[in-house]
Amino acid sequence: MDQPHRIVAELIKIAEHADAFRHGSEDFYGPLNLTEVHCIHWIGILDHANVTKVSNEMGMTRGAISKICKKLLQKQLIESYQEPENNKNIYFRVADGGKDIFEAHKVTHNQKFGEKINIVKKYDADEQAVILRFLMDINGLVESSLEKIYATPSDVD
Amino acid sequence: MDQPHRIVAELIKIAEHADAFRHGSEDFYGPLNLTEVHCIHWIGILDHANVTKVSNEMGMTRGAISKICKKLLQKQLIESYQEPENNKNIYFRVADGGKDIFEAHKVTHNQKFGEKINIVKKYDADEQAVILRFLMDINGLVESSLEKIYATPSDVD
DNA sequence: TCCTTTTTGTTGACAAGGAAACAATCGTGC
DNA sequence: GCACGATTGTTTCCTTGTCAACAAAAAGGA
Repeated sequence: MDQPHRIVAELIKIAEHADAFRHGSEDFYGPLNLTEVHCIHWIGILDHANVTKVSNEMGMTRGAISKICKKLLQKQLIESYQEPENNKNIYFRVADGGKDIFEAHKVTHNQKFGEKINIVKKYDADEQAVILRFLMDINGLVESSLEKIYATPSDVD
Repeated sequence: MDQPHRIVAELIKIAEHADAFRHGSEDFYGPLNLTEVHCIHWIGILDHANVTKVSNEMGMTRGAISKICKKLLQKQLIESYQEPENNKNIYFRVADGGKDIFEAHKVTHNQKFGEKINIVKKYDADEQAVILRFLMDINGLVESSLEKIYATPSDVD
């Protein structure tokens, strides 16, 4: 296998293990799964987090997030509140019972992020420039694929 | 955002769109979804394909593949056969009704693969070497995460 | 041979998440 | 003010896939 093929093979390998790459072995919080932990994460990060905002951040439907938040509310890991000027929107914040999870997740998340940064820093500036250019090229390809998926039939030739 | 952070951001972006990266906008075969098409793919590729082999290739459980093959059999896109010396194992091959799908998928798959190779070939040998080394570093990190996941006792309740 | 362990494929119960329909509320235009 | 489209959150139905239990056959081992 020549170098270009090996590179593509490595890329495919990363994509195959995308979940592991994004989240590593982070997160074993007893009965909570990864999605629920990330939901807590975004509720803790966002100002005035609501179902719609969290669903956008997590790339999931409002229906899915609504169900998850319902569970987290029942477990008292988050709590909801409203503002007097708006009687429709429902906001969430991390409740006392969920603070430990939020903090623990933040620690492991930052640690995982640091590991990735450390790998990158082993390369000098010129090498990093090559890597960055390459990754942007690859993402360009991915984005053009996404456009095709979301394009209306009339746009496709 | 400095260069290392931009690189990690691009990597995360690839991981977020891992499905699009792996399969692009390939595959709109009417009532068949991507998984079913890939199942046909592997049944066509593998010699004496059976539920176990296909499940290994696709990283899914035997139960899932068994159900998919059941559907594909009903639609007469694949057909099953056995060998006289073994009365337990059930093998599959692509049936006439599935040959078009298999071939069409092969074409788009090869095209997608070619696009990736072409991106890589825009870089000279030295640059490719840097890229390959970097990707292998990243995959090393991913693999160590996987080991941790599978080494963790899941006796949490 | 006979008995045990492994492998293979199937099934049912279950959970996660999407799609779409829905009600309630908001906000803008008039 | 009022009407109407847009947003928001929820729920129901459906699909997908995992897990665990299972039966049948195979593969070894004494």
